Amino acid sequence: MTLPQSFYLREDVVQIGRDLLGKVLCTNFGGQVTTATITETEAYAGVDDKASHAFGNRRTKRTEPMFALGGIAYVYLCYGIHHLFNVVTNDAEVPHAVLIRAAMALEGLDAMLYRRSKAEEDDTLLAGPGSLAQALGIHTNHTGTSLTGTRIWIEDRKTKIKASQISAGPRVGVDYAGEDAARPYRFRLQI
DNA sequence: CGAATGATATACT
DNA sequence: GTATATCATTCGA
Repeated sequence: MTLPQSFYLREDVVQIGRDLLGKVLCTNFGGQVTTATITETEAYAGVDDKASHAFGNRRTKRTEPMFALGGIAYVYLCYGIHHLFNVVTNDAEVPHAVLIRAAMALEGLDAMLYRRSKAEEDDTLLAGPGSLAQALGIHTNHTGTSLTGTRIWIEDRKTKIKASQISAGPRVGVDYAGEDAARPYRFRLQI
């Protein structure tokens, strides 16, 4: 089943990040459906988090989707090359989000391989936020897309996750965020 | 290890 | 309006 909007409206963005592990991220663009099990996430706790674009209530045209009501996508082009896919959570005016960093391919493998210019599946297909978004066909013009609609959504397939399979750790690639970079907001699913 | 690459934020004229 | 620094990264040596 598709996760209801209420899933995204809970207050604890870190908990949502943890809950997203094992859920299935689905996209449907141009009739091509691709699905993948989420294996790595990072929480971005809004105004209190230097690593977030919305730190200090910095509100711009780009970050606007994060200030909207939870349950939509926030897609951002990083380093001019990579599309990063985030899930916006919490109430309106609260810029919390969860970055999806990695996943495991399920359906639509051919389309993912084509988008990534690969002949066969390998362990880099969905490794890293930029690669993941590219494989699923997510583009910056999908920012603001509802996650309860028909283009991008997340399903709960009742995959059982044991607590021992989840590991938390410091986030990566956000060294500029100073001490906030060390916060254990990164979650991985052990395979 | 280092270059690529472009939208965006910010500081100017 | 124009200029420039910066970036939640990846890929190829």
